[in-house]
Amino acid sequence: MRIKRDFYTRNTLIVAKELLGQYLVRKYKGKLLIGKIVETEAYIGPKDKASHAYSKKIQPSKDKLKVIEENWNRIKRYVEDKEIFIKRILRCKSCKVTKRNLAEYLKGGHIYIYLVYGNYYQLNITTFKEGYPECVLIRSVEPLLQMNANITQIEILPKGPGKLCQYFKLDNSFWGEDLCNSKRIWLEYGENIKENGIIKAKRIGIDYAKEYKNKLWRFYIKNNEWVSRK
DNA sequence: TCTACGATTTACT
DNA sequence: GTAAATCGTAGAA
Repeated sequence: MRIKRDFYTRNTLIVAKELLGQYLVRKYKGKLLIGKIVETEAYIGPKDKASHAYSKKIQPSKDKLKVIEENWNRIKRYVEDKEIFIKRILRCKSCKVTKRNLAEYLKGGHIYIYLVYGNYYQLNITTFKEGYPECVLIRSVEPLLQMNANITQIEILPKGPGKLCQYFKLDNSFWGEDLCNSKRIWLEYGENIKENGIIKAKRIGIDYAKEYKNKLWRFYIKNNEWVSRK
């Protein structure tokens, strides 16, 4: 059964933890690719110095409005209440809004995807309410065997956030996509992972994030071979 | 407009 | 352990 909106619109750390064990489903060329989520990271902007919504400088309200208006057509179908959306963003003085990170502000259950290092996309799922830039990075899934799956076609395995996007054929066209309504990607309720089967760890690749680099906001399933780094 | 760099991966010492 | 690949975006000029 497809995961519903209220799963995503909760506290980001809780969602990051409870995403473990859920099934990521991608419809591609008539076939279903399915993976069990085994590793996640929470990004809680703007206080989080690792978040794309964090900025040392305070962005003027008129600059924020400009970014929102310039990109409104890309997100309008996903925004419930434009007034509240804008009001919350403007109220948050330390939030940064850019063309890239605007999707982070969508309410829980949307995709925030972007390119890093010129090669690799990073799949994030937004969390909490509309107008708050919080999300969960999906770092690894355990591929589930499918009937009709052409094994020889599967060369790249979804271990690590960049390879995961290659495995599921994800790119910028998924930016903003609603997991609660999409016909080509969604999540289904999978396995319930017990608290003592979850490892909390430091996030990967964010050494620039000062004191936030030490937050234990990475979660993974204990003893799972698909986790990217132990 | 121009420059620097990154929520990674891979190859190599 | 270190370094290179690679390019769209953010921030500076």
